[in-house]
Amino acid sequence: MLQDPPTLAQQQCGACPIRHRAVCARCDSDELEQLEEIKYYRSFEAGQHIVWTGDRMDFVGSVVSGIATLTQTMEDGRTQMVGLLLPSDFVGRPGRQGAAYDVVATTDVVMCCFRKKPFEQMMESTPHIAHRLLQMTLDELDAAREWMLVLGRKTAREKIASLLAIIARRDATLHLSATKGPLVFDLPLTREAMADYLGLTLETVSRQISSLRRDGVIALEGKRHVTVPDFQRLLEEAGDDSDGGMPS
Amino acid sequence: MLQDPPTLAQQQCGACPIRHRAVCARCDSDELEQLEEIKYYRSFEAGQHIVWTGDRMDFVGSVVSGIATLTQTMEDGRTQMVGLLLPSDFVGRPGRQGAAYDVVATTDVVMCCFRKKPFEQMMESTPHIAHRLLQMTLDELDAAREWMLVLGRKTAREKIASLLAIIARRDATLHLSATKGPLVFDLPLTREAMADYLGLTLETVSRQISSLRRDGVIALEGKRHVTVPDFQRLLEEAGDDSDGGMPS
DNA sequence: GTGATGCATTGACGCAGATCAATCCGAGAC
DNA sequence: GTCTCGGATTGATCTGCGTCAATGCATCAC
Repeated sequence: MLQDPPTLAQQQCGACPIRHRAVCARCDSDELEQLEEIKYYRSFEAGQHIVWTGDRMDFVGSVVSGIATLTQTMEDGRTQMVGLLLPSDFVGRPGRQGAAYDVVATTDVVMCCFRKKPFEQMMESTPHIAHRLLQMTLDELDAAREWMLVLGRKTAREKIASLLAIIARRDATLHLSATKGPLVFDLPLTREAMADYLGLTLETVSRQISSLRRDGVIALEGKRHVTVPDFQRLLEEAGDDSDGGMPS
Repeated sequence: MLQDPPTLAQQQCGACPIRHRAVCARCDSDELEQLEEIKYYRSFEAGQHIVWTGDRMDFVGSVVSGIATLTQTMEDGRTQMVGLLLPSDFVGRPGRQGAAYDVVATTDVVMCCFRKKPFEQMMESTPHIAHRLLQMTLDELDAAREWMLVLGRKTAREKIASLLAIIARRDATLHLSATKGPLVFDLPLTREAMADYLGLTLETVSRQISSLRRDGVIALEGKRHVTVPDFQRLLEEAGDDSDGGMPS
Protein backbone atom coordinates (compact mmCIF):
# COMPACT_ATOMS: atom_id res chain seq x y z
CA MET A 1 0.00 0.00 0.00
CA LEU A 2 2.79 2.40 0.87
CA GLN A 3 5.67 3.04 -1.42
CA ASP A 4 8.91 1.69 -0.10
CA PRO A 5 10.56 4.53 1.77
CA PRO A 6 14.03 5.40 0.59
CA THR A 7 16.83 4.72 3.01
CA LEU A 8 17.90 7.67 5.07
CA ALA A 9 21.25 7.86 3.36
CA GLN A 10 21.72 10.99 1.28
CA GLN A 11 19.74 10.51 -1.89
CA GLN A 12 20.47 11.87 -5.29
CA CYS A 13 17.73 14.36 -6.17
CA GLY A 14 17.79 13.07 -9.71
CA ALA A 15 16.47 9.73 -8.53
CA CYS A 16 13.89 11.18 -6.15
CA PRO A 17 10.34 9.86 -6.59
CA ILE A 18 8.85 13.34 -6.19
CA ARG A 19 11.49 15.10 -8.25
CA HIS A 20 9.03 16.43 -10.82
CA ARG A 21 6.16 17.36 -8.50
CA ALA A 22 7.71 18.94 -5.43
CA VAL A 23 8.95 22.44 -4.75
CA CYS A 24 12.15 21.59 -6.62
CA ALA A 25 10.28 20.51 -9.77
CA ARG A 26 11.59 23.30 -11.96
CA CYS A 27 15.14 23.37 -10.69
CA ASP A 28 18.00 22.65 -13.07
CA SER A 29 20.90 20.43 -12.09
CA ASP A 30 22.97 23.29 -10.69
CA GLU A 31 20.15 24.29 -8.43
CA LEU A 32 19.59 20.70 -7.36
CA GLU A 33 23.21 20.51 -6.31
CA GLN A 34 22.73 23.56 -4.13
CA LEU A 35 19.64 22.00 -2.61
CA GLU A 36 21.45 18.79 -1.86
CA GLU A 37 23.86 20.77 0.29
CA ILE A 38 21.15 21.93 2.64
CA LYS A 39 18.86 18.94 2.66
CA TYR A 40 18.51 15.91 4.90
CA TYR A 41 15.96 13.15 5.33
CA ARG A 42 13.91 12.42 8.40
CA SER A 43 11.44 9.61 8.91
CA PHE A 44 8.49 9.43 11.26
CA GLU A 45 6.33 6.58 12.43
CA ALA A 46 2.59 6.48 12.01
CA GLY A 47 0.96 8.51 14.74
CA GLN A 48 4.03 10.62 15.49
CA HIS A 49 3.90 14.41 15.57
CA ILE A 50 6.17 15.95 12.94
CA VAL A 51 5.55 19.51 14.17
CA TRP A 52 3.64 20.97 17.12
CA THR A 53 1.68 24.19 16.90
CA GLY A 54 3.81 27.04 18.16
CA ASP A 55 7.10 25.19 17.81
CA ARG A 56 9.99 27.07 16.38
CA MET A 57 10.57 25.61 12.90
CA ASP A 58 14.14 25.34 11.80
CA PHE A 59 13.31 23.53 8.59
CA VAL A 60 10.87 23.39 5.73
CA GLY A 61 10.50 20.42 3.45
CA SER A 62 8.57 18.01 1.29
CA VAL A 63 6.73 14.82 2.05
CA VAL A 64 8.58 12.10 0.13
CA SER A 65 6.40 9.15 1.07
CA GLY A 66 3.48 8.51 3.37
CA ILE A 67 0.64 10.72 4.45
CA ALA A 68 0.46 13.46 7.06
CA THR A 69 -2.26 15.81 8.27
CA LEU A 70 -2.39 19.48 9.22
CA THR A 71 -4.74 20.04 12.14
CA GLN A 72 -5.94 22.82 14.40
CA THR A 73 -7.26 22.16 17.88
CA MET A 74 -9.38 24.34 20.18
CA GLU A 75 -8.78 24.43 23.94
CA ASP A 76 -11.70 22.14 24.62
CA GLY A 77 -10.35 19.51 22.26
CA ARG A 78 -12.41 20.05 19.15
CA THR A 79 -10.11 19.49 16.19
CA GLN A 80 -10.36 20.30 12.51
CA MET A 81 -8.08 19.02 9.84
CA VAL A 82 -7.00 21.87 7.57
CA GLY A 83 -4.67 20.08 5.22
CA LEU A 84 -3.92 16.60 3.96
CA LEU A 85 -0.29 16.20 2.97
CA LEU A 86 0.68 13.66 0.32
CA PRO A 87 3.98 12.87 -1.32
CA SER A 88 5.44 16.04 -2.90
CA ASP A 89 3.43 18.40 -0.68
CA PHE A 90 5.34 21.16 1.06
CA VAL A 91 5.52 21.73 4.81
CA GLY A 92 6.41 24.97 6.51
CA ARG A 93 6.26 28.62 5.71
CA PRO A 94 9.35 30.49 4.61
CA GLY A 95 9.65 33.74 6.51
CA ARG A 96 7.78 32.62 9.60
CA GLN A 97 9.20 31.56 12.94
CA GLY A 98 6.57 29.41 14.62
CA ALA A 99 4.43 26.62 13.26
CA ALA A 100 0.78 27.52 12.90
CA TYR A 101 -0.54 23.94 12.93
CA ASP A 102 0.12 20.47 14.18
CA VAL A 103 1.58 18.19 11.54
CA VAL A 104 0.99 14.52 12.30
CA ALA A 105 2.14 11.45 10.43
CA THR A 106 -0.88 9.30 9.54
CA THR A 107 1.21 6.53 8.04
CA ASP A 108 4.97 6.15 8.27
CA VAL A 109 6.38 9.26 6.64
CA VAL A 110 9.69 10.24 5.08
CA MET A 111 10.39 13.94 4.72
CA CYS A 112 13.00 15.72 2.68
CA CYS A 113 13.93 18.67 4.90
CA PHE A 114 15.83 21.84 4.04
CA ARG A 115 17.47 23.98 6.68
CA LYS A 116 15.28 27.01 6.78
CA LYS A 117 17.69 29.92 6.65
CA PRO A 118 19.64 28.72 3.62
CA PHE A 119 16.42 27.69 1.92
CA GLU A 120 15.06 31.20 2.35
CA GLN A 121 18.26 32.58 0.88
CA MET A 122 17.97 30.23 -2.07
CA MET A 123 14.40 31.37 -2.62
CA GLU A 124 15.64 34.92 -3.01
CA SER A 125 18.24 33.95 -5.54
CA THR A 126 16.41 31.17 -7.36
CA PRO A 127 13.19 32.23 -9.08
CA HIS A 128 12.48 28.63 -10.07
CA ILE A 129 11.86 27.71 -6.47
CA ALA A 130 9.80 30.76 -5.60
CA HIS A 131 7.67 30.30 -8.70
CA ARG A 132 7.02 26.67 -8.04
CA LEU A 133 6.15 27.41 -4.44
CA LEU A 134 3.72 30.10 -5.55
CA GLN A 135 2.07 27.68 -7.92
CA MET A 136 1.77 25.03 -5.24
CA THR A 137 0.41 27.52 -2.73
CA LEU A 138 -2.23 28.71 -5.19
CA ASP A 139 -3.26 25.10 -5.76
CA GLU A 140 -3.55 24.57 -2.04
CA LEU A 141 -5.63 27.70 -1.72
CA ASP A 142 -8.00 26.38 -4.38
CA ALA A 143 -8.26 23.07 -2.55
CA ALA A 144 -8.93 24.89 0.74
CA ARG A 145 -11.75 26.84 -0.87
CA GLU A 146 -13.33 23.75 -2.34
CA TRP A 147 -13.09 22.26 1.11
CA MET A 148 -14.81 25.31 2.62
CA LEU A 149 -17.83 24.65 0.43
CA VAL A 150 -17.88 21.07 1.67
CA LEU A 151 -17.61 22.12 5.32
CA GLY A 152 -20.10 24.94 5.12
CA ARG A 153 -22.84 23.70 2.87
CA LYS A 154 -22.84 19.98 2.27
CA THR A 155 -24.79 17.30 4.13
CA ALA A 156 -23.02 14.47 5.93
CA ARG A 157 -23.68 12.09 3.04
CA GLU A 158 -22.38 14.61 0.51
CA LYS A 159 -19.33 15.25 2.64
CA ILE A 160 -18.41 11.57 2.72
CA ALA A 161 -19.01 11.21 -1.00
CA SER A 162 -16.86 14.30 -1.63
CA LEU A 163 -14.00 12.92 0.41
CA LEU A 164 -14.19 9.54 -1.31
CA ALA A 165 -14.19 11.28 -4.68
CA ILE A 166 -11.13 13.33 -3.75
CA ILE A 167 -9.21 10.29 -2.60
CA ALA A 168 -10.31 8.19 -5.58
CA ARG A 169 -9.31 10.93 -8.00
CA ARG A 170 -5.95 11.44 -6.39
CA ASP A 171 -5.28 7.75 -6.35
CA ALA A 172 -6.18 7.45 -10.01
CA THR A 173 -3.81 10.30 -10.88
CA LEU A 174 -1.03 8.74 -8.90
CA HIS A 175 -1.36 5.18 -10.10
CA LEU A 176 -2.33 5.98 -13.67
CA SER A 177 -4.91 3.27 -13.35
CA ALA A 178 -7.58 2.68 -15.95
CA THR A 179 -9.87 5.67 -16.24
CA LYS A 180 -12.86 3.49 -17.12
CA GLY A 181 -14.31 0.73 -15.04
CA PRO A 182 -14.49 0.54 -11.27
CA LEU A 183 -12.02 2.51 -9.18
CA VAL A 184 -10.37 0.69 -6.31
CA PHE A 185 -8.35 2.21 -3.51
CA ASP A 186 -7.53 2.06 0.20
CA LEU A 187 -8.67 4.71 2.63
CA PRO A 188 -5.56 6.29 4.10
CA LEU A 189 -7.53 7.69 7.07
CA THR A 190 -9.31 6.28 10.10
CA ARG A 191 -12.99 7.10 10.62
CA GLU A 192 -11.95 9.62 13.22
CA ALA A 193 -9.52 11.36 10.86
CA MET A 194 -12.25 11.50 8.21
CA ALA A 195 -14.54 13.07 10.81
CA ASP A 196 -11.89 15.68 11.60
CA TYR A 197 -11.50 16.33 7.90
CA LEU A 198 -15.21 16.83 7.32
CA GLY A 199 -16.34 18.50 10.52
CA LEU A 200 -18.41 15.49 11.59
CA THR A 201 -18.33 12.92 14.39
CA LEU A 202 -16.84 9.52 13.73
CA GLU A 203 -20.23 7.89 14.33
CA THR A 204 -21.80 9.94 11.57
CA VAL A 205 -18.94 9.05 9.25
CA SER A 206 -19.47 5.37 9.97
CA ARG A 207 -23.22 5.60 9.42
CA GLN A 208 -22.93 7.44 6.13
CA ILE A 209 -20.33 5.03 4.79
CA SER A 210 -22.64 2.16 5.67
CA SER A 211 -25.49 3.97 3.96
CA LEU A 212 -23.49 4.53 0.77
CA ARG A 213 -22.54 0.87 0.84
CA ARG A 214 -26.16 -0.24 1.28
CA ASP A 215 -27.16 1.95 -1.66
CA GLY A 216 -24.48 0.45 -3.88
CA VAL A 217 -22.54 3.67 -4.38
CA ILE A 218 -19.46 1.96 -2.99
CA ALA A 219 -18.43 -1.54 -1.99
CA LEU A 220 -16.25 -2.31 0.99
CA GLU A 221 -13.82 -5.11 1.61
CA GLY A 222 -12.72 -4.98 5.19
CA LYS A 223 -12.87 -1.48 6.63
CA ARG A 224 -10.48 0.33 4.40
CA HIS A 225 -10.59 -1.18 0.93
CA VAL A 226 -13.09 0.63 -1.28
CA THR A 227 -14.48 -0.08 -4.74
CA VAL A 228 -16.38 2.59 -6.66
CA PRO A 229 -18.32 0.91 -9.46
CA ASP A 230 -19.56 4.18 -10.98
CA PHE A 231 -17.54 7.31 -10.36
CA GLN A 232 -20.14 9.56 -11.94
CA ARG A 233 -22.70 8.27 -9.47
CA LEU A 234 -20.33 9.07 -6.61
CA LEU A 235 -19.95 12.61 -7.90
CA GLU A 236 -23.70 13.02 -8.00
CA GLU A 237 -23.88 11.90 -4.40
CA ALA A 238 -21.21 14.48 -3.60
CA GLY A 239 -23.35 17.23 -5.08
CA ASP A 240 -20.81 17.92 -7.82
CA ASP A 241 -22.27 18.19 -11.26
CA SER A 242 -19.33 18.10 -13.58
CA ASP A 243 -16.56 15.60 -13.44
CA GLY A 244 -14.21 18.06 -11.80
CA GLY A 245 -10.88 16.98 -13.17
CA MET A 246 -10.54 13.23 -13.50
CA PRO A 247 -7.55 12.45 -15.66
CA SER A 248 -9.10 11.59 -19.00
CA MET B 1 -18.07 54.68 5.50
CA LEU B 2 -16.49 54.09 2.12
CA GLN B 3 -13.32 55.79 1.13
CA ASP B 4 -13.75 58.25 -1.66
CA PRO B 5 -13.03 56.32 -4.82
CA PRO B 6 -10.33 57.79 -6.99
CA THR B 7 -11.44 59.14 -10.31
CA LEU B 8 -11.04 56.74 -13.18
CA ALA B 9 -8.35 58.85 -14.73
CA GLN B 10 -4.93 57.22 -14.72
CA GLN B 11 -3.56 57.52 -11.21
CA GLN B 12 0.02 57.84 -10.16
CA CYS B 13 0.95 54.67 -8.30
CA GLY B 14 2.99 56.76 -5.90
CA ALA B 15 -0.21 58.36 -4.59
CA CYS B 16 -2.18 55.13 -4.47
CA PRO B 17 -3.88 54.41 -1.14
CA ILE B 18 -2.92 50.72 -1.28
CA ARG B 19 0.57 51.36 -2.56
CA HIS B 20 2.32 49.72 0.40
CA ARG B 21 -0.03 46.79 0.94
CA ALA B 22 -0.93 45.48 -2.51
CA VAL B 23 0.89 43.15 -4.86
CA CYS B 24 3.06 46.08 -5.94
CA ALA B 25 4.16 46.87 -2.38
CA ARG B 26 7.80 45.98 -2.90
CA CYS B 27 8.21 47.45 -6.35
CA ASP B 28 10.70 50.24 -6.92
CA SER B 29 9.88 53.28 -9.03
CA ASP B 30 11.12 51.70 -12.25
CA GLU B 31 8.88 48.74 -11.73
CA LEU B 32 5.94 50.98 -10.89
CA GLU B 33 6.42 52.74 -14.18
CA GLN B 34 6.20 49.42 -15.96
CA LEU B 35 3.07 48.57 -14.07
CA GLU B 36 1.48 51.88 -14.94
CA GLU B 37 1.81 50.97 -18.60
CA ILE B 38 -0.37 47.91 -18.27
CA LYS B 39 -2.84 49.04 -15.67
CA TYR B 40 -6.28 50.60 -15.82
CA TYR B 41 -9.04 51.30 -13.33
CA ARG B 42 -12.53 49.89 -13.35
CA SER B 43 -15.35 50.66 -10.96
CA PHE B 44 -18.33 48.52 -10.04
CA GLU B 45 -21.54 49.30 -8.26
CA ALA B 46 -22.69 47.50 -5.14
CA GLY B 47 -24.28 44.20 -6.11
CA GLN B 48 -22.58 43.95 -9.49
CA HIS B 49 -20.66 40.87 -10.55
CA ILE B 50 -17.00 41.62 -11.18
CA VAL B 51 -16.26 38.10 -12.48
CA TRP B 52 -18.46 35.06 -13.18
CA THR B 53 -17.29 31.52 -12.52
CA GLY B 54 -15.91 30.03 -15.69
CA ASP B 55 -15.41 33.35 -17.45
CA ARG B 56 -12.23 33.82 -19.33
CA MET B 57 -10.17 36.31 -17.33
CA ASP B 58 -8.13 38.76 -19.31
CA PHE B 59 -6.99 40.70 -16.27
CA VAL B 60 -5.80 40.34 -12.72
CA GLY B 61 -5.80 43.17 -10.24
CA SER B 62 -6.18 44.69 -6.81
CA VAL B 63 -9.15 46.01 -4.93
CA VAL B 64 -8.45 49.73 -4.41
CA SER B 65 -11.56 50.63 -2.44
CA GLY B 66 -14.75 48.89 -1.39
CA ILE B 67 -15.45 45.29 -0.51
CA ALA B 68 -16.02 42.26 -2.70
CA THR B 69 -16.72 38.59 -2.03
CA LEU B 70 -15.53 35.34 -3.57
CA THR B 71 -18.33 32.78 -3.66
CA GLN B 72 -19.01 29.26 -4.88
CA THR B 73 -22.49 28.07 -5.73
CA MET B 74 -23.87 24.53 -6.11
CA GLU B 75 -26.43 23.67 -8.78
CA ASP B 76 -29.27 23.74 -6.29
CA GLY B 77 -28.38 27.24 -5.18
CA ARG B 78 -26.51 26.62 -1.96
CA THR B 79 -23.71 29.16 -1.80
CA GLN B 80 -20.60 29.46 0.31
CA MET B 81 -18.39 32.48 0.52
CA VAL B 82 -14.74 31.45 0.19
CA GLY B 83 -13.04 34.82 0.32
CA LEU B 84 -13.66 38.34 1.51
CA LEU B 85 -11.76 40.90 -0.55
CA LEU B 86 -10.74 44.18 1.03
CA PRO B 87 -8.68 47.08 -0.28
CA SER B 88 -5.24 45.81 -1.41
CA ASP B 89 -6.41 42.21 -1.87
CA PHE B 90 -5.54 40.53 -5.15
CA VAL B 91 -8.01 39.08 -7.65
CA GLY B 92 -7.23 36.49 -10.28
CA ARG B 93 -4.74 33.74 -10.74
CA PRO B 94 -1.75 34.22 -12.99
CA GLY B 95 -1.34 31.25 -15.27
CA ARG B 96 -4.99 30.24 -15.33
CA GLN B 97 -7.52 30.86 -18.04
CA GLY B 98 -10.93 30.67 -16.44
CA ALA B 99 -12.20 32.13 -13.19
CA ALA B 100 -12.84 29.56 -10.48
CA TYR B 101 -15.25 31.69 -8.43
CA ASP B 102 -17.82 34.43 -8.65
CA VAL B 103 -16.48 37.79 -7.55
CA VAL B 104 -19.24 40.16 -6.46
CA ALA B 105 -19.01 43.77 -5.35
CA THR B 106 -20.63 44.11 -1.91
CA THR B 107 -20.18 47.87 -1.81
CA ASP B 108 -19.14 50.12 -4.66
CA VAL B 109 -15.71 48.89 -5.70
CA VAL B 110 -12.77 50.34 -7.59
CA MET B 111 -10.27 47.89 -9.01
CA CYS B 112 -6.79 48.47 -10.30
CA CYS B 113 -6.54 45.98 -13.17
CA PHE B 114 -3.49 44.71 -15.03
CA ARG B 115 -3.72 43.12 -18.43
CA LYS B 116 -3.00 39.51 -17.72
CA LYS B 117 -0.43 38.55 -20.33
CA PRO B 118 1.93 41.45 -19.69
CA PHE B 119 1.46 41.03 -15.95
CA GLU B 120 2.49 37.40 -16.22
CA GLN B 121 5.56 38.43 -18.17
CA MET B 122 6.42 41.00 -15.54
CA MET B 123 6.09 38.35 -12.84
CA GLU B 124 8.74 36.30 -14.60
CA SER B 125 11.14 39.21 -14.81
CA THR B 126 10.34 40.96 -11.53
CA PRO B 127 10.97 38.92 -8.40
CA HIS B 128 9.54 41.69 -6.23
CA ILE B 129 6.10 41.03 -7.60
CA ALA B 130 6.29 37.25 -7.44
CA HIS B 131 7.58 37.37 -3.89
CA ARG B 132 4.91 39.73 -2.71
CA LEU B 133 2.24 37.62 -4.39
CA LEU B 134 3.59 34.51 -2.69
CA GLN B 135 3.49 36.24 0.67
CA MET B 136 -0.08 37.41 0.10
CA THR B 137 -1.17 33.96 -1.06
CA LEU B 138 0.34 32.31 2.02
CA ASP B 139 -1.54 34.79 4.20
CA GLU B 140 -4.76 33.97 2.39
CA LEU B 141 -4.11 30.27 2.87
CA ASP B 142 -3.70 30.83 6.60
CA ALA B 143 -6.94 32.79 6.69
CA ALA B 144 -8.70 30.04 4.77
CA ARG B 145 -7.53 27.45 7.27
CA GLU B 146 -8.66 29.50 10.23
CA TRP B 147 -11.97 29.79 8.46
CA MET B 148 -12.13 26.02 7.99
CA LEU B 149 -11.98 25.56 11.75
CA VAL B 150 -14.84 28.02 12.11
CA LEU B 151 -16.94 26.27 9.47
CA GLY B 152 -16.24 22.75 10.64
CA ARG B 153 -16.20 22.92 14.39
CA LYS B 154 -17.75 26.04 15.84
CA THR B 155 -21.32 26.58 17.00
CA ALA B 156 -23.53 29.25 15.45
CA ARG B 157 -22.85 31.64 18.32
CA GLU B 158 -19.11 31.07 18.10
CA LYS B 159 -19.23 31.57 14.35
CA ILE B 160 -20.89 34.96 14.69
CA ALA B 161 -18.50 36.00 17.43
CA SER B 162 -15.56 34.89 15.27
CA LEU B 163 -16.76 36.92 12.32
CA LEU B 164 -17.33 40.00 14.46
CA ALA B 165 -13.85 39.60 15.93
CA ILE B 166 -12.30 39.34 12.47
CA ILE B 167 -14.06 42.46 11.25
CA ALA B 168 -13.34 44.38 14.44
CA ARG B 169 -9.68 43.45 14.31
CA ARG B 170 -9.32 44.40 10.69
CA ASP B 171 -11.10 47.66 11.23
CA ALA B 172 -8.82 48.49 14.15
CA THR B 173 -5.74 47.76 12.04
CA LEU B 174 -7.02 49.93 9.23
CA HIS B 175 -8.16 52.92 11.24
CA LEU B 176 -5.39 52.81 13.83
CA SER B 177 -8.04 53.49 16.41
CA ALA B 178 -7.36 53.26 20.12
CA THR B 179 -6.47 49.72 21.12
CA LYS B 180 -8.09 50.12 24.53
CA GLY B 181 -11.70 50.93 25.21
CA PRO B 182 -14.71 49.86 23.18
CA LEU B 183 -14.30 49.01 19.51
CA VAL B 184 -16.80 50.51 17.11
CA PHE B 185 -17.35 49.56 13.49
CA ASP B 186 -19.91 49.06 10.74
CA LEU B 187 -20.78 45.63 9.41
CA PRO B 188 -19.89 45.60 5.73
CA LEU B 189 -22.12 42.58 5.07
CA THR B 190 -25.84 41.85 5.05
CA ARG B 191 -27.18 39.09 7.28
CA GLU B 192 -27.41 36.88 4.22
CA ALA B 193 -23.78 37.50 3.27
CA MET B 194 -22.73 36.71 6.83
CA ALA B 195 -24.72 33.49 6.59
CA ASP B 196 -22.93 32.60 3.35
CA TYR B 197 -19.64 33.36 5.03
CA LEU B 198 -20.34 31.17 8.04
CA GLY B 199 -22.29 28.30 6.53
CA LEU B 200 -25.50 29.28 8.34
CA THR B 201 -28.95 30.54 7.40
CA LEU B 202 -29.72 34.21 7.65
CA GLU B 203 -32.32 33.51 10.35
CA THR B 204 -29.73 31.84 12.56
CA VAL B 205 -27.38 34.78 12.01
CA SER B 206 -30.09 37.17 13.08
CA ARG B 207 -30.96 35.13 16.15
CA GLN B 208 -27.39 34.82 17.33
CA ILE B 209 -26.68 38.51 16.86
CA SER B 210 -29.76 39.28 18.94
CA SER B 211 -28.58 36.82 21.54
CA LEU B 212 -25.10 38.37 21.76
CA ARG B 213 -26.75 41.78 22.08
CA ARG B 214 -29.04 40.56 24.87
CA ASP B 215 -26.04 39.16 26.70
CA GLY B 216 -24.14 42.43 26.44
CA VAL B 217 -21.31 41.06 24.32
CA ILE B 218 -22.10 43.66 21.66
CA ALA B 219 -24.31 46.70 21.33
CA LEU B 220 -26.17 47.60 18.15
CA GLU B 221 -27.19 50.97 16.79
CA GLY B 222 -29.40 50.41 13.81
CA LYS B 223 -28.70 47.11 12.08
CA ARG B 224 -25.14 47.59 11.04
CA HIS B 225 -23.36 49.77 13.57
CA VAL B 226 -21.68 47.64 16.22
CA THR B 227 -19.96 48.47 19.51
CA VAL B 228 -17.81 45.90 21.30
CA PRO B 229 -17.32 46.99 24.91
CA ASP B 230 -14.90 44.18 25.77
CA PHE B 231 -12.94 42.59 22.97
CA GLN B 232 -11.52 39.87 25.20
CA ARG B 233 -15.07 38.80 26.06
CA LEU B 234 -15.90 38.60 22.36
CA LEU B 235 -12.87 36.39 21.78
CA GLU B 236 -14.00 34.06 24.54
CA GLU B 237 -17.40 33.82 22.89
CA ALA B 238 -15.61 32.99 19.65
CA GLY B 239 -13.85 30.08 21.32
CA ASP B 240 -10.43 31.68 20.81
CA ASP B 241 -8.28 31.73 23.89
CA SER B 242 -5.43 34.03 23.05
CA ASP B 243 -5.84 37.43 21.55
CA GLY B 244 -4.82 36.25 18.12
CA GLY B 245 -3.12 39.29 16.72
CA MET B 246 -4.72 42.54 17.76
CA PRO B 247 -2.33 45.40 17.04
CA SER B 248 -0.95 46.20 20.46
C1' DG C 1 -49.78 60.54 2.35
C1' DT C 2 -49.81 54.95 0.08
C1' DG C 3 -47.70 51.12 -1.75
C1' DA C 4 -43.68 48.59 -3.00
C1' DT C 5 -39.17 46.73 -2.08
C1' DG C 6 -35.26 45.05 0.49
C1' DC C 7 -33.44 43.78 4.70
C1' DA C 8 -34.09 42.15 9.37
C1' DT C 9 -36.39 40.04 13.38
C1' DT C 10 -39.02 36.60 15.73
C1' DG C 11 -41.79 32.40 16.38
C1' DA C 12 -43.26 27.40 15.73
C1' DC C 13 -41.88 23.12 14.32
C1' DG C 14 -39.08 19.31 12.40
C1' DC C 15 -35.00 16.94 11.31
C1' DA C 16 -29.99 15.99 10.53
C1' DG C 17 -26.47 15.05 13.05
C1' DA C 18 -24.41 15.04 17.94
C1' DT C 19 -24.18 12.49 22.13
C1' DC C 20 -24.16 8.54 25.02
C1' DA C 21 -23.63 3.77 25.14
C1' DA C 22 -23.37 -1.07 23.82
C1' DT C 23 -21.37 -4.35 20.79
C1' DC C 24 -18.38 -6.12 17.26
C1' DC C 25 -14.21 -7.31 14.87
C1' DG C 26 -9.35 -8.18 13.84
C1' DA C 27 -4.64 -8.11 15.37
C1' DG C 28 -1.28 -8.94 18.70
C1' DA C 29 0.58 -10.63 23.07
C1' DC C 30 1.24 -14.51 25.76
C1' DG D 1 -6.64 -21.03 23.20
C1' DT D 2 -7.78 -16.13 26.08
C1' DC D 3 -7.21 -11.32 26.97
C1' DT D 4 -6.56 -6.78 25.55
C1' DC D 5 -6.83 -2.90 22.68
C1' DG D 6 -7.87 0.17 18.89
C1' DG D 7 -10.89 0.96 15.45
C1' DA D 8 -15.55 0.44 13.68
C1' DT D 9 -20.50 -0.32 13.73
C1' DT D 10 -25.08 0.27 15.32
C1' DG D 11 -28.86 1.82 18.36
C1' DA D 12 -31.53 5.21 21.32
C1' DT D 13 -32.13 9.70 22.51
C1' DC D 14 -31.42 14.68 22.52
C1' DT D 15 -30.69 19.28 20.55
C1' DG D 16 -28.98 23.03 17.56
C1' DC D 17 -29.97 24.75 13.63
C1' DG D 18 -32.78 24.69 9.33
C1' DT D 19 -37.29 25.48 7.40
C1' DC D 20 -41.50 27.80 6.86
C1' DA D 21 -44.05 31.76 7.85
C1' DA D 22 -45.53 36.11 9.79
C1' DT D 23 -44.21 40.73 11.09
C1' DG D 24 -41.36 44.86 11.50
C1' DC D 25 -38.94 48.74 9.76
C1' DA D 26 -36.45 51.87 6.46
C1' DT D 27 -36.16 53.86 2.11
C1' DC D 28 -37.83 55.16 -2.23
C1' DA D 29 -41.26 56.25 -5.94
C1' DC D 30 -45.17 58.69 -6.89
